[in-house]
Formats: sequence, C-alpha cells, structure tokens
Amino acid sequence: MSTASDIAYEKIRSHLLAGEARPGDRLTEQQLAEIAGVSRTPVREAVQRLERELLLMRTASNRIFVPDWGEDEIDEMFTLRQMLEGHAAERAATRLTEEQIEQLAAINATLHEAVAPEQPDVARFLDANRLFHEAVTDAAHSPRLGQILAMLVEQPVVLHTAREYSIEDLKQSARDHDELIAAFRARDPNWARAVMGSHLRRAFHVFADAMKDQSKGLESEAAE
Amino acid sequence: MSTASDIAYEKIRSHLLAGEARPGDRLTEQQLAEIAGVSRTPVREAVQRLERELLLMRTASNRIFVPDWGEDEIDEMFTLRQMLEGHAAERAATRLTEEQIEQLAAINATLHEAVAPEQPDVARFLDANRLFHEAVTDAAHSPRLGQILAMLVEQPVVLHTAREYSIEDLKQSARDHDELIAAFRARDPNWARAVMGSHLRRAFHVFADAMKDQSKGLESEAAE
DNA sequence: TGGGCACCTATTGTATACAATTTGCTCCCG
DNA sequence: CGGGAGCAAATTGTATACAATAGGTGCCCA
Repeated sequence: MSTASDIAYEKIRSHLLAGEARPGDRLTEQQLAEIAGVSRTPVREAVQRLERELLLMRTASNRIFVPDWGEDEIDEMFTLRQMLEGHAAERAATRLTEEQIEQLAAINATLHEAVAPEQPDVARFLDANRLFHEAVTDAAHSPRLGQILAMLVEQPVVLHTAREYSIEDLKQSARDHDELIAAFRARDPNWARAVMGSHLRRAFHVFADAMKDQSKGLESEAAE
Repeated sequence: MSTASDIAYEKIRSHLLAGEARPGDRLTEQQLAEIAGVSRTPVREAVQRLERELLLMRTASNRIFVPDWGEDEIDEMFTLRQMLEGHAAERAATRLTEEQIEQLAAINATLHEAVAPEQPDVARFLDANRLFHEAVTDAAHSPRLGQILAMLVEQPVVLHTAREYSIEDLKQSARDHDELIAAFRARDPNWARAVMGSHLRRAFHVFADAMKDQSKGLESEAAE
C-alpha cells in the first residue's frame, strides 16, 4: 500500500532495524514525522503498529522509546514461538496439500543454495527462511495464530545479529526444514511439532551465543 | 485513564459486548464517534485497540465490521489460551510472592461468593474471574505473553453467553482456581500448567455447549 | 434486459491548529 | 546547599477541515 501511514511504518521500521536508534533512545512523534516525511497523524498509527510488534514502547507518560532486550526476554520470545509455531506445524501436517508441500520443498531448495557457497547470501537466506515459516503458519489455517506470530517473528535483534551466524548453523537450519518437510510428507503432526520445536530452540541458543559475542564487541568499541 | 481515546475504547467495547451490534454489522467511524461522544481521531485509536483484540475487524477497503465466530475458531482460541495461559501459570508458580498468592486467594473468595446464592451474580463473577487470570498472567513476568493474551481473552462471544452457564459450571470454575492456588502454594509449575490447561479446556466445552443451545434459541426466534 | 461508465455520496486518510499534559529548569525559602 | 513551587518549553492528545478513495446508483447504449 502507499498510504502515508504505511510509508511511515516502513521508514521508521527500517530506521530502527538499521540500528540508527539505540535501545533506550527516546523519539518524539515530531522527529519520526520528519524521518517519515509525513504528518504526525499517520506517524501515530505507525507507532501503534510498531508498539504491537514491540519495536517501540511507550513510557508511563506516553513518550516513545526504543526498548532494550535482555537475554531473558529473548529466551521468552523463542519459547513462545516454539509453542506457537510448533502448534502451527502440527495443524499444518494434516492440512497442507501435496502442492503446498512441494512449494515448501522449493523454498527450502533456495535456502540450501543461499548457504552452499563459501560466502553465504545471508539476506537471501533470511528471506527464504521467512517465506518458509510463513507458509507453514498459513497452512495452519488459524488467522489468530498468524496474527500472534506476526508480532513475535520480526524482532530487530534477530535480524541484527543474523550476520553473526556461522555457515554451519545456517546449513543446520536448512536441514531442519528438510526434516520438517519429511514430517509433513508422512502426515505426522506429532513429528512436525517436535521438529519445529527443536529447530527453534536450537536457533535460540545459536542466537544467544551470537548476541553474547556481539555485546563483547560493543563493549570493546565503547572502550576505545 | 480519562483520555478521550480511553473513553472511546470503553464505550465502544461495552456497546459491542452488550450485543448492540451483531456479527457482520458495519460501523462507520462517524457512528462510533457519536456513540463515544468524541471526535474521530481518538475513535480511530480505540478501533485499532479493538482490532488488536479482534472485537472489530476491517474489510479489504478498511471498513469496520463486527466479526463473526464459528465453533472452529472458538476451539482454536481456547486451544491457544490453553497453551499460553498454561505457560503463564507455569512461570507464575516460581515467581509469585506469598502476598500475591494470598491476593489470588482473596480474589477467588469473591468469586465463590458471587456464585454461592441461588441467583449468582454473573457480572461480579466475570470481573473477579478476569482479575484472577490477569494476576496470574502478570506474575509470569512476560510482557509479550501479557500482550498476546490480552488479544485472546476478551472475546465478546465469551461474555455474551456467560449467562447461559449453569451454576454448577461457575462453581467448578472457582474450584479450579482453588486447585491452581494449591499448585502455586506447592510451587509446582508442572501442576499449575496442568490445572490451567484442564480448566480452560473444560471451559471451552461448557462454552461450546452453551453456544449450541443459544443458536438453537436463535433459530426458533427466527422461525417465529 | 444487461453490462459498463460516469457521477455523486459516503467513508476513510491526512494535515494542521489548538488544548492538555508532562518535563525540566529556575528561583526562592528554609 | 537542598527541596519544592511555579513557570516555560517540549511533547502528546484532540478536534476539525479538507483530500483521497471506495461504493452505489442511474443512465446510456448495445
């Protein structure tokens, strides 16, 4: 869409994801309006959306700031995803059509390609990965579940540290998806849920480790 | 709070919960502004909140309407609540202070009182029930979880058919809460999760039955 | 009669002006 | 010095006017 409020959403979102505002920073609606190039009215709507996705938060007196994520919160986020996407995979196992399963396989082929070379194409990996998970969620045929997951998946921290992942981690992710597809082919909801669960749980640990490395990096930067 | 947008939220919400707008009905921002007695600006914010809680939805062309819920969707909603509130109860079990547990007990005493007489005070029951579940969710100390549950719990259909519940069902609910408190006192996350799970699952069946009766009632009304 | 186009109306989207609230500062008094 | 009271500036909240878009209705023409 090309409404001002969508533009505001996109612009502010990339601003945040680019890391141009650091956790704890305060932003006024006016500033955001200037960044987005629209008036405060659509900015307020965009901010509500971003609040929903927890990319922004408000203080008690309704001032906007960039939230900070501790490891506990990240853990909790992955735990929730594990429950909910596990549930989605379970439902999808009995609802996916043959064609849809083949489509998933095709997406995952892209994913394998992206991580095959020496220098993996991380952006392409993330895109395909997102498509894959979205397709599974959609196949669960639960609008509510989709809505809820939407607010969990796109956390800035996740995208931020993506480059920190090792090639081996990325390859393992693709293999997890292979197994998930096998579970779907077998029409085994239980298997599907289990695979999705371990997939996300491992992702959490990989991620948590990467985050620790990164914060070490930041500390030494700050020490300069 | 007493801001116009909160007033709008409350007024529109009670309007919907009172059943004055039926599923499928369309509402304009103007109409809602008149109902709430404020201008369209805060109404739009209130509508966003209500959309988040799925009390309202928008068409592809952004017109507002009252959504309709089939039994499958209700089932799915309770399933999600079961997972998420079960998780909340699990976390709460190790995080609640003694005082908070006593507070829960106090809330549940109110609940018992409300259903003790011949003619139970359903409104009071629902209030206390909501407080109880909110307290558990809060004690889980997971902002994200709280946010997600907020959009699941307050479904109009639930409140709508509350009067259809039998006294016995209401009493059983209060007893479930007693058991949950016992689980909390024992600091047993596993027990807490299980109790919360069965509590909600039974609630679903009670509710589904009540809904069937109600729709029968509507059919005979329509046949008049 | 039926399909499509043009217009008119209803509705949502955006900007702007102003009101209400919050914040932080300064100055005064102890 | 320290702690408020009170003022000024910054920020958020609301109303209103206008712009853009979607819906519907009737007319025209095949």
